[in-house]
Amino acid sequence: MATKHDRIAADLRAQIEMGRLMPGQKLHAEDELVRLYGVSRNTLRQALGALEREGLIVRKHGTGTFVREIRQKVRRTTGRYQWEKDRAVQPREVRAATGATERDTGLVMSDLDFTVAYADVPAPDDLAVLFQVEVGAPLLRRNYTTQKRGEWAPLSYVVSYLDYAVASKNPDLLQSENEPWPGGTQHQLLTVGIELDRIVDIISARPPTAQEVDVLDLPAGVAVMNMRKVSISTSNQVVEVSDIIHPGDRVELEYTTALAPWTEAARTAAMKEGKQG
Amino acid sequence: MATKHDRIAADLRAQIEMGRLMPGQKLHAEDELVRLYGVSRNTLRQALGALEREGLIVRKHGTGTFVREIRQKVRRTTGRYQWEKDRAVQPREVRAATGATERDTGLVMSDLDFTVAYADVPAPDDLAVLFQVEVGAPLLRRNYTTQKRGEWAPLSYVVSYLDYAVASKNPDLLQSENEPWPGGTQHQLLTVGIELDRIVDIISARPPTAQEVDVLDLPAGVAVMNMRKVSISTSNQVVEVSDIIHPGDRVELEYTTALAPWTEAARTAAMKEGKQG
DNA sequence: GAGTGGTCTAGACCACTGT
DNA sequence: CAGTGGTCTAGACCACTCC
Repeated sequence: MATKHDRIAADLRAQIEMGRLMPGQKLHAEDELVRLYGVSRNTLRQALGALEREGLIVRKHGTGTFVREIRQKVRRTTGRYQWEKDRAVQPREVRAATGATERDTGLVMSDLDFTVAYADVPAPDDLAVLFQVEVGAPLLRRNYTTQKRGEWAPLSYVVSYLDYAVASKNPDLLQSENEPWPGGTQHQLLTVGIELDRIVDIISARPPTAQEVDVLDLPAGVAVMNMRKVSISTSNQVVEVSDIIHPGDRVELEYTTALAPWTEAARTAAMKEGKQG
Repeated sequence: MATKHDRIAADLRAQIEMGRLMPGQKLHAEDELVRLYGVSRNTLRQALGALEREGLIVRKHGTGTFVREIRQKVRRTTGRYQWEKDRAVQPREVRAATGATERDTGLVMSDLDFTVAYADVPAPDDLAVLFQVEVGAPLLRRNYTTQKRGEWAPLSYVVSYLDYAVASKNPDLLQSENEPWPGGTQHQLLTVGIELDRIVDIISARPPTAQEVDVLDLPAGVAVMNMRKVSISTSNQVVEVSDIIHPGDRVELEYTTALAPWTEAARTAAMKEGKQG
């Protein structure tokens, strides 16, 4: 713990946390820091690497090293899904007015850039099981990114899958030109007669892949939350699966679990048992 | 992308993924790999560092470098909270039979080691707001770790806070010797007349702090999920706040959101609008 | 072209682990 | 003690950005 690179990292970390180095501010060049700390370049770079993985600094090749700026934060709440379902049966002008990302971020639509790409892909094992189709059966894959205008990094990266056989009942759903679709996926599903009963989110965290670092412009070593969202229809069929990558440092997920009340009888019986565990 | 360390990392990564190198197996010593790949030690170590941060290998000082073994996986589901609430009003022998961790992992109690530490702490700003007490008012802080017997690393690290004024209504709640308490926190709250109405989880991901790396024995660069769990009583008071650290690579969180049905009127009106977005 | 971070070398010594 | 990974040096050249 008393290695040179640890002490250099601790020194710079302290300067950032105490506001001596402000967000966006450029650090001295590496050669200069080498001179200031009296260490070799490798040792200095070991310290900077640690700070970069902690998300405190950003290094830009050919430009310099900067204290990292806080980016747009997003809170994604449970209520989002019911809100989307309610919106799907609203008149077109209401649906067109605002999307779910705006709801989460508080930004308006003109602040947001939206990109989409559609493709037909054969179902891999895990998705074939969920959709109850054969492995290799066609799925409609849709890649989405949403980002704040002027910010380089998307707020999230989404890959959504629909059963091609289901989606093709409405040919409009096969055309990426129709995006962003007013009312979103739940309205798209409504046009082929599907209503959602529930949505299951499965979440884990991991270091990003090289591709995700690229697309989401993640500082090296920052974590991502990996969400698989499975939408299930009122006839108990999986109708959409989305894999969503959230940058871990700028997204918070909020889930509220309502609990059924105790019966009065159970409660009083339990209380009578006494105060000890 | 065609740097030497990238190619070395890609080569070793492929060997691990193809099973040519098995979990637990020792890699060649660094000096040997330096000879095999014909690069300098720094370059080789840059490649190994990348693999370590991806969670593929573990390096042990003085011993060697090993392909990482898969550890016990945990899935924590929404149903857990209702299950805990139901269990809290069961007779003592039922409550004592099994804990929530066993439910998540499928392990039995004798497989698990449990440690706990209690302390009185003054409320910091954020907790004072939640509990609606003054900053500095006493809280009962409880630190928990649960780990699989024989495994070094805990499955999770939990810090739970109760309002001291509330908890002290039952002096048994102030003694860590009474842990593990049959029926858990929800039964503890029942003994002071509190029933939970709902639980709110807020989740984000980040690189672990140095302390968390130590306590959870995290491989370098693996992410943690940071969960703040807020329990709210039927009288709409925050009665418990827990900060839970989950190793991102071995824990999955599952949340199911049930959606209210559309009214038949809303549904048919929306369908009439046509198939276009 | 000047300035910056990214890669790489060839060597040295230290700290930890197990026999 | 031998074998291993951790730290560190002094220097070189390359790749990218911006003026």
